[in-house]
Amino acid sequence: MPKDRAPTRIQKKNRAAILEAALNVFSAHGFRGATVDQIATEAGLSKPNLLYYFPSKEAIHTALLSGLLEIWLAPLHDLDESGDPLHEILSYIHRKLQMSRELPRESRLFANELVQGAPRINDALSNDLKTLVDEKTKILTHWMDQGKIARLHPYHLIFSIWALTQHYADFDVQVRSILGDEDPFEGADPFIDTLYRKLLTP
Amino acid sequence: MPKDRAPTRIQKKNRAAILEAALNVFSAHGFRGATVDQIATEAGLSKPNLLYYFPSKEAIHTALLSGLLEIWLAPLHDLDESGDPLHEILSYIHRKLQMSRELPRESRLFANELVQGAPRINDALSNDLKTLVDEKTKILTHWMDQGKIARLHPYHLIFSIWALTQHYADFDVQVRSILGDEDPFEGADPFIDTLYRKLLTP
DNA sequence: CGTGAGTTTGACCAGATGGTCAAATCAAGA
DNA sequence: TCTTGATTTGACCATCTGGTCAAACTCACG
Repeated sequence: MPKDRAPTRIQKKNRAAILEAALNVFSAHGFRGATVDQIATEAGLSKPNLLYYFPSKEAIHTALLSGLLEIWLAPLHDLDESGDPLHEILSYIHRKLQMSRELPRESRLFANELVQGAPRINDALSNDLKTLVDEKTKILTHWMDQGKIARLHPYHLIFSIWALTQHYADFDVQVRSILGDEDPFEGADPFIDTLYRKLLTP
Repeated sequence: MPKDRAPTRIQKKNRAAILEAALNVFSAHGFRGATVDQIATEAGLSKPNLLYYFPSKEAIHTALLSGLLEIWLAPLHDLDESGDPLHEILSYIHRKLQMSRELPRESRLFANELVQGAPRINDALSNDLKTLVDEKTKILTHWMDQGKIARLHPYHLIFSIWALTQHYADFDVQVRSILGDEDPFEGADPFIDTLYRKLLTP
């Protein structure tokens, strides 16, 4: 394992390569389905060399998840109480859908974890995520109280946004096997936009 | 492997026990994460004994999936052109949500497959599923043409139903870590009902 | 009963996999 | 250039895992 000093040029490069490769492999095969050898090969390293940078398979996975959780939650973080309610929510939805389009591996990485009961990120869910969601549902409820948007169960409103947007990344195979050549997001964007405009109009 | 005659009492019992155990294990850990030993133990059999009934791990998985696909698609199958459009669609949605509640393992079994690119059921997707969906979207489009329901992209309408209902089974941990003690389906049912009533009203 | 088919299992195997280690190689500053 | 720490690797290990097999056991039926 590299010493605890400032990372060298080589360390930076290799750590980044490992995390990039790990994202590919973990998102495609899940934790158990991924092999250290596969990650090492994809990162252009030998297995022992990879294990020189991370002490274990688990450590790579943890580093990857915790590094990405922030990115993943950023759009919700940005939901602004002082903005226009409908615009704020639609912006959030739009960003989430864009993330499904541009970061499908990240979406599937989390999906893999969650479907299997999130054995390695339960803490983050119950703490960071719950706190953030509680904070933002308060804003939503406030908007509903003011009659700015339709009254709905705020938690389920958020779940619906997650479900509808991430579906296109997580179940990409299914979506594409039905749509054929049509770009899923071409139709998804206006559909979801219409849906939430109708739903949120008081 | 048992002979090709009519199954004995013991064969029936053990085959059923194996499939039940396999559903538990595969849905919780994915194909790669499941072990034959674990399935055997959960079914109350030794590993060689299990492999006396199914020739391989893969065979168990295949048997399970193909057996459940029919059940899984039944609600969509029942969508009836001659019924009242809004009622037919809402019934479908309600049944799907109920399946998430009562058959979460089945939902996660498919979710695990799909998230990882459906390496073992790609055929079924491109054939059976696509055919069924094409058939039913035709009905939806017809209803839209008649002005009975709002005009929407029919494929994305179906995707949205899948996403919203299966979310509660597939990402159960996440939903519960946010809702706490509250029963997810208690709030989900009216929320989704409201959503589609608003969305589908022309 | 007795017998043959159906069922079960302990012992075993080969390959995969996560991880270790000492030795070899490389890179950068004195 | 030389030295020292950083980096890389081949060889190796223990464990897990899917699967096999021959022998033992059980059951249903004549």
